[in-house]
Amino acid sequence: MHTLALATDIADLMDKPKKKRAAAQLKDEITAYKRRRILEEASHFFFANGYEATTLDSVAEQLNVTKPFIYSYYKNKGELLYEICQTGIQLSLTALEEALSVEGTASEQLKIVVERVARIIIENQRYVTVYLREEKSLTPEDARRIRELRHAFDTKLAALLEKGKRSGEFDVQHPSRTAIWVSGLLSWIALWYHEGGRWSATEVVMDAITMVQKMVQPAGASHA
Amino acid sequence: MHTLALATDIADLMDKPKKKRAAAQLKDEITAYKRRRILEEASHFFFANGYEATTLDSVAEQLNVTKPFIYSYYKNKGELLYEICQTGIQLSLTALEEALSVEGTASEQLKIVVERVARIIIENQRYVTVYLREEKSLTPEDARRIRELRHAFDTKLAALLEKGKRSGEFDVQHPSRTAIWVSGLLSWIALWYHEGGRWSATEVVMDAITMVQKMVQPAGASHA
DNA sequence: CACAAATGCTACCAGAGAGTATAAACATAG
DNA sequence: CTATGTTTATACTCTCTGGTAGCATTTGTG
Repeated sequence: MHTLALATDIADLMDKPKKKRAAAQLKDEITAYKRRRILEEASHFFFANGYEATTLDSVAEQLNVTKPFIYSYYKNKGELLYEICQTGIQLSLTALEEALSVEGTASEQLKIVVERVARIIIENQRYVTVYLREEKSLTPEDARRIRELRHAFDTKLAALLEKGKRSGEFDVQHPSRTAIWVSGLLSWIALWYHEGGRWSATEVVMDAITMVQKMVQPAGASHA
Repeated sequence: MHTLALATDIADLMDKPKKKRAAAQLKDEITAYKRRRILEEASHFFFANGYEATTLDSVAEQLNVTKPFIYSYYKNKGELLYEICQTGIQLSLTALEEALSVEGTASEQLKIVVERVARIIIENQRYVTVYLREEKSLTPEDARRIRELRHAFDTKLAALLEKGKRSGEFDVQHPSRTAIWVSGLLSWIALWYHEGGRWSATEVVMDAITMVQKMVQPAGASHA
């Protein structure tokens, strides 16, 4: 299917001259770029009109190419959807993991987590929204893989809440359930935020931080 | 279009014998029932597979009727979607208004609001979820009407938060923005709750109450 | 029972869009 | 400049489904 990727493998196996391998690598990069561009435009349409209502002809037209062009980079429409959903949740998960790697108290970490994840969600709203809306259109296998990523997100968040609970910083009676409310609040941003709308991205991010802090705040505490 | 409804009007105008009017009324009720049943089954499919992916043939089959049967009660597929979305938001709005009519302090009212709306959302999950996911599939005119209902919901909720702010019960720096977070938290229930899942409806409702109370709680307060 | 009105179904159409076979255009190498 | 492989477009097919025209059936009425 992916002739270019195959060519690279063969070049590696045969230990061809460096020039050829370099050329193959460049081609791979170009292929990757084309795939990204297709995905980007597709995500615009999926976001605006929904997955089923979007035609690949319209995506192709937007890119000034034709439908068979898309089919030479993705095996079918469903693969496009999967990659978009995957991007949406993976970006959030990566942002969470990076934020968690910053040393600090549970409160400090939580603040960084919410700030970074909220920013990522706003910046990648199309991908996140499509993921939240179109899960039902994924194949069962794809849906399962996406759910695993989502579960990893909720689990890591729950661990942070658990940590804050043990240290006495947070008042949460059930960390894994609270984690779902927090991740829901973050997801909600994608469904509700509108660029150029009544409130700026920064206001929304700051609000999210405040809301989450209050949700886990022990009774009788004031927050910095 | 709606011959039965028309018949009623004519009967009224002509002041026909009571028997006839009663018969016409019964027919209207039957028509209304059929419409409800169609809507109910359609909402199952829209919820499970999405609006675009659902065929009216499959809805008809589920009801043991045929597609033209559906078309004699709804003028097209879009009207079905509109009624489902409308039901989803209208039920929530009505629940909110009824809860607000209960006398009490802002805190007491807010608790009742969250409890009742959360229950309604869980009970009518299909309608609410379809509304949240398929807004983009509505005609512009239908979408506008739905947005108005949503806006009414957020506005009334904001008014309650404003009241609690003035009385000193709530610590919210921007009531109308906070209202959106609260209504988002409630909406999230529809997208996330799963009947027979890990947590019961009652647990979810109680959690929602706790979360909202914390979100508006003044620093230094403990809740009953 | 006969007639009329309401109700539902059979059978169809037209359009759309996912996916593809095949050929043209282009680049690369010798 | 020719040969070879790669990339993209043209031009389809085939299925599916929203919507409808017209026929059949049931129901109520005198």
